[in-house]
Amino acid sequence: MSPMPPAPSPRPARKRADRYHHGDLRRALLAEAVRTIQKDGVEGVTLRNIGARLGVSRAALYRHFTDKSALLAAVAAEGFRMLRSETDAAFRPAQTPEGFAAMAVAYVRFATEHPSHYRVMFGGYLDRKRRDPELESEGPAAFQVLVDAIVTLQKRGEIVADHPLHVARFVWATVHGVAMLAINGLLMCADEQAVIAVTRYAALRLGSGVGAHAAPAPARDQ
Amino acid sequence: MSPMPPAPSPRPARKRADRYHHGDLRRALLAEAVRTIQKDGVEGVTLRNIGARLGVSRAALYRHFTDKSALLAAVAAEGFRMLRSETDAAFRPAQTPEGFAAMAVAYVRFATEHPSHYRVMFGGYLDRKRRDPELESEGPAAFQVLVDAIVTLQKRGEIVADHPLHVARFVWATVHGVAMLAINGLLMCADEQAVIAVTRYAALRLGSGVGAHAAPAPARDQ
DNA sequence: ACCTGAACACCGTTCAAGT
DNA sequence: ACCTGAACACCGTTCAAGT
Repeated sequence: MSPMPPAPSPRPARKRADRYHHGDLRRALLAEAVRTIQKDGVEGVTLRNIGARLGVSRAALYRHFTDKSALLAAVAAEGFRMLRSETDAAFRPAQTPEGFAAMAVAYVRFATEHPSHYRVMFGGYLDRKRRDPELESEGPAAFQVLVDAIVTLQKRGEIVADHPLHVARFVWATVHGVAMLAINGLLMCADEQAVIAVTRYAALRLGSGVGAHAAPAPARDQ
Repeated sequence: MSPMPPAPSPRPARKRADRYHHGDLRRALLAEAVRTIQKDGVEGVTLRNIGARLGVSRAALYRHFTDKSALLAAVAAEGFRMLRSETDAAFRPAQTPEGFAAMAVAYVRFATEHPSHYRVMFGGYLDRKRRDPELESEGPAAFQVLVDAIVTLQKRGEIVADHPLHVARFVWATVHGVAMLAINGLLMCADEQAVIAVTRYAALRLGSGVGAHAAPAPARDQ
């Protein structure tokens, strides 16, 4: 039930106190990467830095990840799992327009509470050509939560009957825009509470934009 | 009238064929930086790369910019001037809700046609602490075009009477979200024409979201 | 099976020196 | 006034070698 599945190969914890530094260096590298981004930004993540902080050499990472960008991809994949879990938890109980607004708030809240993850997920640090399989399934899965919510509300006649994918892209763009501007400090908001206020206003206007009373899009805009 | 003001110190072109490589190395560095981002991304911009392409040493930049990030800040400032010019040109003629939609399309079109500039402007490459004066005036100036358009439409009763700054942040977040997702290839759009279609749908839904018929926000969401 | 240490080809920045 | 060349402290990655 936890959004974080166990490590792919759950080696048993090391049985005797050998000289190797970690029982699960892979997990430690991942956690240290997130910590470092929080402190120094993504550019602060260097193999030397995180290696030193964990007491291993700068080359130790290559036993657990193919390279540095695979480490970042793992951070992003973890982020997509968390994001999916939190947006789903916000909408699932009520499955109403109010739940939809709650999902929007949950989305932005995830970004502001986990800016390190969000920046790696959407900051352009990932090679889209790399085709990391974990990332290619987790990203669309997170988006699917939004599409599903829209389809559910459409069935109940509580949202405009445009193509669900179009509605989803529009709503996603808005919450993504608020999230990105917020964590880059461009929203001129004093604190996270102010960001939530902006998000709730955005959710309100999304509601009047895609609510059931809105006129369906003409064919050319479908 | 051009969005690009002349170089700060318009030295006359070099009079005799001396051994120094450029009459206006500053401008050449800026143009080469943009070209390089287009080809290899921001991480492809290295002083060695662009120096070599211009036939100067890697340290030559320091005669014209305080450091590398000042070069990127200049790219961003140029981008904000172009963005302001193009969004203003889209709204100013009609000053109607249709003109507002045209401004949204112009915004996204700028991002997709100048992804190098847009990425530097909003990709998190700029030190916000650096307080580049050119950037600190050009950025807000571009945002002001949006606020002004909203105030104009509110005066004519063609847009909801919420606080203009709140409406502006909401609209900005949406077009910024579309722009960012588009240039990062996350919108699953085949070509730029498809991106424009997504943008026109978003503009339509922004219209039904903030149109004059929309109920004003309750006080707590102001 | 997991990690190290040295080597390699990069990077931004500084600075004395050149013209 | 403008630029170079060498030096410095970094960076990711590879690979033979260690245990």
